[in-house]
Amino acid sequence: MAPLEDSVDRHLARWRGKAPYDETVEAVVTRLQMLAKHVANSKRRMHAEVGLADFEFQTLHRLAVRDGHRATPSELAADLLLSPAGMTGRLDALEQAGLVRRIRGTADRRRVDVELTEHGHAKWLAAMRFQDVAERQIVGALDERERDRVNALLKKMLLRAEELAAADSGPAGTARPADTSPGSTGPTA
Amino acid sequence: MAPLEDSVDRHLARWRGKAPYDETVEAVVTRLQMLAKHVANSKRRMHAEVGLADFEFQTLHRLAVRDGHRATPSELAADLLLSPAGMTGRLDALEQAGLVRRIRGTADRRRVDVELTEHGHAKWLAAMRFQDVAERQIVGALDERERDRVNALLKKMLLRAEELAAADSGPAGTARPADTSPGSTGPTA
DNA sequence: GCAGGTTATTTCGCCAGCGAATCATTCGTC
DNA sequence: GACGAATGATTCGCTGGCGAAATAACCTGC
Repeated sequence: MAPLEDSVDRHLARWRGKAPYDETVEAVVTRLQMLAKHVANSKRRMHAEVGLADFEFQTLHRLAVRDGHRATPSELAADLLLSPAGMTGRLDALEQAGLVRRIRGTADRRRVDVELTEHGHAKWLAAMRFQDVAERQIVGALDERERDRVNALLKKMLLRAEELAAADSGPAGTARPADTSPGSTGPTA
Repeated sequence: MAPLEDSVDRHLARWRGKAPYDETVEAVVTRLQMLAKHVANSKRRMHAEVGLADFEFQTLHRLAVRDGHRATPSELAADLLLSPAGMTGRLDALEQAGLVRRIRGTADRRRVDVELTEHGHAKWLAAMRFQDVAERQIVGALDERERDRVNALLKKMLLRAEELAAADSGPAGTARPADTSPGSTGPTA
């Protein structure tokens, strides 16, 4: 049977021998990134069908899932791995579109609660059906068993990643390449 | 067993029951996206150590791997899942920084060959060591066996995704949400 | 040898997101 | 009860990337 190469196989074939690094690791990471991009593109097209930008849907989704359909900007930003500034931007857009409502906190007036509007919830539901299609198209390449396996493996990595992310908010740089001076040949400009 | 939940577990726990869609599929996709983001962040910090933006490194990387360290913008754009416009932008930046050189094709003068400069190649090599660290940090959560397994599974999905991407350049929309009933939880294959 | 279509790259206008600084409010401590 | 540090959100300037249109060169067929 034909080898059935994906673009990463081709990439690695070219790469082989040109630099002394672990091919398998590169393969995992590259596939991760490519897949994420494909998924994003796929979803984008689907969400467009109900007139939602990708970032809008994502935000609605995280909101819809929470009790009372509300959360604070910080919580959402954390969920979505987004900067505070980015979050404000998204909320501005969503509020403008009437999909979301901002409610200044009463007890602590620094806080803001973001709440899904009826319209927002409806749009989210509508978009869900399309999102489902997009996701199934790609994940559909795996059977139930394989999905479970890939989930377990991805989770393992994600746990590590989240651990690292949490840690690096603390102490300063721990990880550096082994050694050898990378030719700090100064400003090579 | 030990809970050891990642953020996606928590997300799904909230989600459960709020909408009638396949949890496993959502899990796979969400983890993919989160991981990709973590990886990107991680790499960004590493590449910054040698003064490269993420997009610069990626481009150099794809170039360095090719014979003669050259390729056309279109090829690179395809490799990187980038729009033509985006590619031009990247190349402008890289050329300006002296990491890359544009060479107008002689036979076909529409074409442009992009070539790594010495400086570009050096920077790439330097950055590789850091990239390696970033990748290992996360993929390091898996042992050799698991890496192979995850690679195989990701490849399966990526093949599907690339197939779909190639297809959709052709005929107009084929995929739409089946109906209002998303319940086909049966074995798909 | 030129009209019309195709292919490769670039230009243009736009926008989501980031980092850093800012504003508003609360908390801690004396 | 007032001062400074901490916290949550927002504003500001900038930039990478996209989509669509423009540009430039090639390739027919006649």
